[in-house]
Amino acid sequence: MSFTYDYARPALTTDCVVFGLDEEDLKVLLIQRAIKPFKDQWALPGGFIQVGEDVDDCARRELEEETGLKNIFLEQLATVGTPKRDPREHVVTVAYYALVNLIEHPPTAATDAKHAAWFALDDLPKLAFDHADILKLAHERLRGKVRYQPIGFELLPEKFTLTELQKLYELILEQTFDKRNFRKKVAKLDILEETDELEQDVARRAARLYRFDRSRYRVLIKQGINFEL
Amino acid sequence: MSFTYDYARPALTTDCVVFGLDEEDLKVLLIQRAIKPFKDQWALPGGFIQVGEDVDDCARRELEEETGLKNIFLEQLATVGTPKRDPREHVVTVAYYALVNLIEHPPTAATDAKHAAWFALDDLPKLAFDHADILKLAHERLRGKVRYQPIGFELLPEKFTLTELQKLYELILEQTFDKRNFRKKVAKLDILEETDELEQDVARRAARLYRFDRSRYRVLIKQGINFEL
DNA sequence: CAATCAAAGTGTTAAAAATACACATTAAGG
DNA sequence: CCTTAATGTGTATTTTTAACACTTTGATTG
Repeated sequence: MSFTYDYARPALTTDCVVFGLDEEDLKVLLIQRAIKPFKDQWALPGGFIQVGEDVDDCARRELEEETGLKNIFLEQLATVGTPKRDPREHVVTVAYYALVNLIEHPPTAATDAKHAAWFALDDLPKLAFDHADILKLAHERLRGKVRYQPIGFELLPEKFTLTELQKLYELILEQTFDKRNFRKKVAKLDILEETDELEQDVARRAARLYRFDRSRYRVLIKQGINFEL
Repeated sequence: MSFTYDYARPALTTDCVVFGLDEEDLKVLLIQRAIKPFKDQWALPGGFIQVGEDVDDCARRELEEETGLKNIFLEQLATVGTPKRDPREHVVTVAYYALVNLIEHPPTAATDAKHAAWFALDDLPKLAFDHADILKLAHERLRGKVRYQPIGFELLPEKFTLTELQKLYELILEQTFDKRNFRKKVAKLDILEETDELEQDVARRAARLYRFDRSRYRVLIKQGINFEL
């Protein structure tokens, strides 16, 4: 079966930069390509958009097919359509970025049909196509956005300590914060709910666990109060 | 002549939300559609991407073809690919927004082959397709971005008064500023060059004209100083 | 079970930035 | 020369940000 049009059309794909966080690093989920071009090279998960499929849905579908991840934070990044970016033909890709917490999505769980693995941002393999550019763009977007939208919580488990939260910001923004000032700021935002639970299995004083209060955040946004860290 | 592919492909277009500013309003440039669907309705300028053409280039080309505008500030906004947004078939559009100064691009100059006209944002006609949604998205992006990137200057002529600059921010952000505080802030940014010229033909004390110093801005950005108004 | 270790948790002071606020000056027009 | 309309300018107060160090807690070890 084939499809015929009056005018030539570029092919359309989605690609997704999935960020995850572990103790030391910000990481990206890559898959090893099973087919040409760039066979066996590492690449962003993604694939062709189907006719009748919403672009966002395509990104989610491809992500699940290739990495097993679903129901995660996903946001459009940019559309790249440089004619020569794919050696086969003109392929326009809609790039997304996603945030997951590595604890609930460990490296092994993702290694499904295709070979998938997490890489630290400062230790990346050579990437297929222009995926290195897209990844860089995604990293810049993450850095920019994390300051004024509470997307960082997507990288943490549901309950987390304030120290974990601080480390997250320090990793993404590549700067350190004063512990007391950081906590004061976070407290003033008034979007964290203090649980009555403590960290488990740590060989020192256990820290209190907090939870991001989504509904509280929505209320504050409606009131015109804007999140900024 | 026709083109055949193994898999069905959505069509790909670009659309552009062009903002302009006059004394009282923020305005948008629309064109009246000459063909079906939505014949005679107002719509965003835009059109189909050609194979081998960069997506950004397509937006610029269509904009010039339909409105005569060229060499203007243009930035990608988002890609919209809801299957039913075009009644003919699945059309994915890459939306852009552009900023021009209305003084140098008056309403009449744009009325080329197709019918084009500027509309105040609070007095829009019914728009074709989902263009009203795209326009709203562009307006939000403009509001968000104008605070921390000096894109507002794109809406002004090369030389402008501080009062004009203040009015611009007040119109876009829909709030008022104190004249003295506004000027203090602008002065501290240190990205305006004071010219030795004054406003012409005003029936009152003429205000001094300023110019946005692009190279100075680039230097400051490189030094990590970030613009914020 | 006392000592050690590692990180949790907590306030104050000084500096900088944001805000509130009003009047004299200038130039054109009648 | 008087009126009009908008330009241009400074200070005091409040709020926000930044700098800075020690006690508490609880598990581990000898």
